Amino acid sequence: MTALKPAFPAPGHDHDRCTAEGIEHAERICADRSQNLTPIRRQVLRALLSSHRPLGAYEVIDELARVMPRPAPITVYRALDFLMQNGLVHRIESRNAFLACGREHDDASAVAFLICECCGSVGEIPATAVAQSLSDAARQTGFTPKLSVVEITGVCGHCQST
Amino acid sequence: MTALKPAFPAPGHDHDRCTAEGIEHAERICADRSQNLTPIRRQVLRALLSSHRPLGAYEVIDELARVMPRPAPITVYRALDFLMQNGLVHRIESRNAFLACGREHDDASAVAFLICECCGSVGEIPATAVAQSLSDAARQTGFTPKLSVVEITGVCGHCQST
DNA sequence: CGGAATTCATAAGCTAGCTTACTTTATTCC
DNA sequence: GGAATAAAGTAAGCTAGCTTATGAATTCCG
Repeated sequence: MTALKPAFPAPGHDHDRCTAEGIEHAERICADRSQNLTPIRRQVLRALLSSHRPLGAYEVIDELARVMPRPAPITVYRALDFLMQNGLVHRIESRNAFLACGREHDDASAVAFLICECCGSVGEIPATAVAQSLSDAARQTGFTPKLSVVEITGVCGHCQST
Repeated sequence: MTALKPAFPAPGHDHDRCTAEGIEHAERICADRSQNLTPIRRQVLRALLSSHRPLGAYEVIDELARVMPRPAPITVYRALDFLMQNGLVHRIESRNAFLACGREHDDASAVAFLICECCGSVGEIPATAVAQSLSDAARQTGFTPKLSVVEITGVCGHCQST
């Protein structure tokens, strides 16, 4: 097996640890921006982090329901909005779902999502160059790009070797 | 104004004509494949062609309702499936909507969609090179890509000059 | 203290995307 | 003619994504 770039979480990795790190990271970001990472927002983020795959809003609700009184949809949507605004969560358009953001890339850089149709997990790869060339091509048609959605479905390395 | 690549339909173009061409094209494709372009399928395609923007399934139903007894959802979903299978219609994932396929590109080539958030129209640009480089990057992580979704929202040339 | 802003709870509802299940109607082809 | 296939009609329903509206709790801050 060749060395793989670590876009995907290894199957046996320490889940709790990386969840905890995600939360810590969020704390820092919010502190920096003097934003309020409230318990609910933290719970929603935790649910996304510990699943390591995109969750629909109702899946998030189901997760939260396991550790607290079942929240109303509006509650998690508000939390998700907050998390997205602060770059802690991505929306996966092709799934109407939400994914805790990998922390390897900085805010501005474009990302492409690799969605494994086998295990459902999602990797992120930097797509800055690609986004640039797409953006250039788009501009040549007179189009001014704002938001790019680059989502690739396929089969991840872990599932292939199984 | 600089010359623009014709990714978007010009605002004042002959709508009926390009719709008719789209239908003709579909007839040919279906004939070649000995597929059956039935009246309903044709109507659905016509609705998409003449709107020049992605329509949700229910919008298609509304369109059809203007020229025939209102079809049930299942009816248009069946027609849409057929049209997609024959490469006549794209699905815009980020919108849960459907778009009559531009006929400039061949089947295999990848396409990026430019979605104007102002007028709602959609342009297509070839994204073969981009898709290739994305695909390569993905493979380096051990991921085997199958289907790429590249959808860019922004503002089209026509809306900008207004 | 008192007003403003933030955050969340509660309740209710809408819509649209999509499906299941079953029947009816051509059409084809032997 | 009669079986087999393809296409469409009919009916019903589910779910999940997302919103509107309103009021309570908390905190901030002057």
